[in-house]
Amino acid sequence: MPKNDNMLTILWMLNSGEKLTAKQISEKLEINIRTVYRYMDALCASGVPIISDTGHNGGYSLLHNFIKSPLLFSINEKKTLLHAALFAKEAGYPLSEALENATSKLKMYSNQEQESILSHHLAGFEVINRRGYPAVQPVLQELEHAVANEWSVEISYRNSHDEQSPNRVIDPYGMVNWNNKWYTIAFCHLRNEIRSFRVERILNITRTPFSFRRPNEFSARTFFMKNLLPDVVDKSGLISLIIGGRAEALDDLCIHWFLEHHLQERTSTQAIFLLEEELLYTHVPYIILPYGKSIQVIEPQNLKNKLVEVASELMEYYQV
Amino acid sequence: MPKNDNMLTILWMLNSGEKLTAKQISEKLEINIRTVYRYMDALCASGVPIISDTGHNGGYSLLHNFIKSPLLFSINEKKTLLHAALFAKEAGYPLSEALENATSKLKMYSNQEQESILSHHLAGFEVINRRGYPAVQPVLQELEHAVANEWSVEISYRNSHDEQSPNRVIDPYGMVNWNNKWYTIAFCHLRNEIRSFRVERILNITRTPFSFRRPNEFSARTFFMKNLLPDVVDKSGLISLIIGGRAEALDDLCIHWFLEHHLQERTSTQAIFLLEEELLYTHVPYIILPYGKSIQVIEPQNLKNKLVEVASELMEYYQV
DNA sequence: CTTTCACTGACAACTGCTGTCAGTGAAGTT
DNA sequence: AACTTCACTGACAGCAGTTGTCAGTGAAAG
Repeated sequence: MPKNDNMLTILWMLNSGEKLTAKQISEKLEINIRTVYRYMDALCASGVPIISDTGHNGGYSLLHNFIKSPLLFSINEKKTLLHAALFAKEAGYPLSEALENATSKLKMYSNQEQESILSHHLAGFEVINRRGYPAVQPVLQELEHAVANEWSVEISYRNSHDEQSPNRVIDPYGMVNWNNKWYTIAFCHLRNEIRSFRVERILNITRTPFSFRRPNEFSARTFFMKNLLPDVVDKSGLISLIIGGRAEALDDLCIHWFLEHHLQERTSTQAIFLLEEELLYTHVPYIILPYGKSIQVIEPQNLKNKLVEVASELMEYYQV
Repeated sequence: MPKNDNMLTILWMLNSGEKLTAKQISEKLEINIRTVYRYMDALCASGVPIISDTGHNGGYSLLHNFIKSPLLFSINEKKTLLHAALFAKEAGYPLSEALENATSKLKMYSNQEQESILSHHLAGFEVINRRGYPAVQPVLQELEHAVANEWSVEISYRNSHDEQSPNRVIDPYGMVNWNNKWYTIAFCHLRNEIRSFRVERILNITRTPFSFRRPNEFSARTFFMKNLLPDVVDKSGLISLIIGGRAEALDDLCIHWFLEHHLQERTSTQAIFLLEEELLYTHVPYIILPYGKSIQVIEPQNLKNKLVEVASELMEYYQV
């Protein structure tokens, strides 16, 4: 295999610390200069940190650190990386194959003693989560590609009212895993604005030949959180919501995805939230209902009235 | 280059010290056995000390294992590891410091181009989760240590009824992150059985000088899931629960942590679950209530009656 | 503005890899 | 002694991946 031999030779040549031009390498190995470029590409792709400089006195060299000391992880660092991989896997991370490769390399790269310690440490650590429907995996993969390479894609999307709107072209600026659900934040060419899309509702996704530029300052996280919890302009209109009840139920309430962001104070017997009036009377009743009698609303009275109203409506609804 | 990859894989497989026959290798790598022989030839030719034994119990093995070669990750593998780290971080992973070290090393060993590609790819990827109270971090860290090194610990635990039971010594067999909440599965010396403990309720944890041996066959995952969803012995007593309504609401229902495990069938307009009678009338009403009128119970009638009952109770509860 | 260098894409020629088949020999088992 | 298991070899057709060639872009330095 002349190819592998030559690539190794190049590595050794560079490892001496010398700076070499492609032409020099091609002459030394008696191969075409084009082939040198190809080898360099291949080496970079497998993770060798090769530095290339153009122009006068240019050429190839190896990252200084790399020559001095190869990448070494302590057993603890390995463990954390492997633990982290478990989280990703359980969240339905789409690039599971590459991740699998990486983790198996990590596991291999230890002697037997370390290996047994590692596997022992890993045995006691579990992440359990809904992995998501396997059906979304291909969509997620395609999306990840599109986000990473800034390709526009065409999707057909089922919106929240079950209507299947016409196909649209979107520029996926980012993908977000929130609360174990996948979203993409994208500029929608149909509506001409940035929107967030639930990946499970993307029925179809196809790459387009167009590409886009994500604005530099754009942050998917910020956009998503703004979208989820719009900025409150008028702070004076906020209403205190005071809940009492069993510590267990209160704890749970305080980590509710919506309420947690409005938590003001938590005492041993009460949880106090600060909310806008509208949200308080539309969303909150439905958050509180499932806790039944394990919690009580202490304030405001209006919410209690609303709860009575909601409960009686539901009673009627199911009485038919 | 599948060839190189496969040859490397063979090396790593043998490096573990195992003896493997050509057939086993060929099946694992999904290549022809002839090709395995060819690879072996090539490896021997490049100086790898491979021992081959013919006849019964024959196969290949390595003379002295532990092959040194620098750990190299392709840019994709790096990306997935860094993505995975985000998941762990957002889940409130306790060993965040070691993880941080590992990821910064990963980022370090790249040239500028790789680095910019990496950071660009990472910019579009976000995981957003409740990170958990910072207060549990020290407990989690201590627990992780104890699990990994098999140390018994003494904890004070607030159980679900707000009573603070006496301190107890537990042998933490494992830790589990389920639905973004941390648990430990441990042998409890107070109750003399394996139990699961919610980490947020551990008020105090101190190492003891005792150590334990985790049973080899123990799996925290299995125990936890059995605990969460006990085996149904009598399959005949199961009742069909049929829910109709908006696709959006149904989707959500089908990924509910409890109901998802009982999903039988999902059509475009209905979701059908199969449940034990007791659970159906105790838990399910509280799961269904918050969905309000976006879903309807189609079957069984008894559940509707129960819903009416629950709703009217709640109405009364809040009327005072 | 020129030189030097890295880098890309397309394409035809070609090299070397793969699977298949058929067969040999050594080590152990029955 | 017959049989099984396993490593190993040679030949060959088909095919995948590699190479050299050519033509051209872009960045850095003098």
